Amino acid sequence: MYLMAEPAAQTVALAESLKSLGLTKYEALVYIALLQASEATATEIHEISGVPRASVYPVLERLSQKQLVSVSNTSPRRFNPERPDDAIESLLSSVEHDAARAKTTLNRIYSQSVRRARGDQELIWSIHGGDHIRLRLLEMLQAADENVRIIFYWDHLKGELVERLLSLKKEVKIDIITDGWSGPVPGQINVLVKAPPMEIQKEPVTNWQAGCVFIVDKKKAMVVMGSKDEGFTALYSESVGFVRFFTMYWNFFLNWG
Amino acid sequence: MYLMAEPAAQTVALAESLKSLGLTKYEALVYIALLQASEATATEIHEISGVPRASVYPVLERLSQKQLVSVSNTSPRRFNPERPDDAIESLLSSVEHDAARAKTTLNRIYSQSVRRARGDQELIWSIHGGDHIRLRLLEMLQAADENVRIIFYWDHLKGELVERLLSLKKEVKIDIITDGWSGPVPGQINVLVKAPPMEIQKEPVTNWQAGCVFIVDKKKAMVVMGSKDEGFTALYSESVGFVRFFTMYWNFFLNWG
DNA sequence: TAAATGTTGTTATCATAATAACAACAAGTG
DNA sequence: CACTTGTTGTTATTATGATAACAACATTTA
Repeated sequence: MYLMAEPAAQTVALAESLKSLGLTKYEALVYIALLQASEATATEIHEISGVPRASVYPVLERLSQKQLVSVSNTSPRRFNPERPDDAIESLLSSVEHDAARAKTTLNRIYSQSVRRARGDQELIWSIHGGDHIRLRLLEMLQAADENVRIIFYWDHLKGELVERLLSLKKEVKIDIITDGWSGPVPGQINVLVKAPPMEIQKEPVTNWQAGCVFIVDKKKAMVVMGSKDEGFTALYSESVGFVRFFTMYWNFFLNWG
Repeated sequence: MYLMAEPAAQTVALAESLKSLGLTKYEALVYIALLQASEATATEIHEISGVPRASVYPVLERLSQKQLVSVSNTSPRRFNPERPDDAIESLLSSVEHDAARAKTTLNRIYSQSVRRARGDQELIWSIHGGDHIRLRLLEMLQAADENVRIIFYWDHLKGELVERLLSLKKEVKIDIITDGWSGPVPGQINVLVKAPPMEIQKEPVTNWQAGCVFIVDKKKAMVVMGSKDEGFTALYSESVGFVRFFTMYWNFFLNWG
């Protein structure tokens, strides 16, 4: 007749991590308990983990299937955990296996699908999340043929961006407007250091951390905005109007002050 | 007013794989549908995936959070999938991140726990699953100091086993009884080729694929049994009685016929 | 030894939360 | 207007979490 004893805060976070490896809350708690007391009986596990005694048995059975515990033949039965390194490795490799399978299948579906002809050209796409944006941005820059125009106010990502720019073909002309530049400027890149206009600077409410425009070959544009707190959002488009608008914006910046 | 159109068998299996990467069934189906028709509207996605139209919207919202799709600003909204490679990579790396965190925390718990003194010595442990067994077996052999005795009837695992045996210290004396040996016999290993006794051979019901005994330093023993159909089970113990029993068994095999 | 007590392992039952499925409706569009 | 889109709320359905009851057995105690 136990109530679920509240587990340590650390244990809760840990259980969350283990969930994404395919364990349930109970499976996580029982395994953790077993690490603290190897060769425990079901009752001992119940006392340590706070998992109801009756639930401990099926949970241990599942853990045994997943090869995270071994069982003694004694009575009462005792249980032993697989060592953490091996256990995690085993779970992870199972996920990785699934990931690999999924990847090939998805790629086949993707390549077989009829890619819409008009493509991205007329639409404006919203992209959420820093990583997602980073990926698409680098991808877009990679495809640059003639010139790249950048308004860059983003503390993060500077290094990686420059690296990518330097890897472009030599013909590509690069213009950057930004708030600061450390180190030498490569010949291929044209940097204009400029504080952002007051209108943007004195925005005290939202803690801006990014406000960027990228225009590639006068045909594609990507705009990044957002803060660390509220997350980043980007707009991407190949539409003529969109590109024209932000080219104007770029010119405005270029000639300002 | 659609009923859930039954998706292709392939799609179901795929959805299963994606589940272990943290997607729900609907998330998987919607993403798959989007790969087949990029830039689709919610309704198109609903028609392709079979997911109820009303459910499509929240699902797409979640996928957008997870950075698997981007959204157009048109009306009606259109959706675009992240490319499979990047999508899977993104999901997987999130799991791997959790795995790494869990591993360190679990290891700390494990190392802090009071390891029971009497250890494994008196108990007999059941170990389920081929991988689990493999791990523990190699581990046990690794620790060999003086001698190893093996009765080996297991098609699988032969290569890896021999490799491990060869990596042992030169003082360790190795005796193997098995049904066949290909290639030269290293000096340090003593191989006795022997067909298994009738009593075991003529077991027609259960399709035996493994029946092995491993005795290390006359102190630890592990017995592997089972078939591919029903899965493998191993017993491991350091108990005196257990080791004595299987040493007798080993001697019986050695002198038989 | 017989009765009382406690433990183990199993089963059945119930509760809760997440997901899936459906119906209805308001807003927008041509 | 007819139609589609996007939103909301409600109802299954499932997996998991949680509790209770019980038979089998071991241990204690009179």
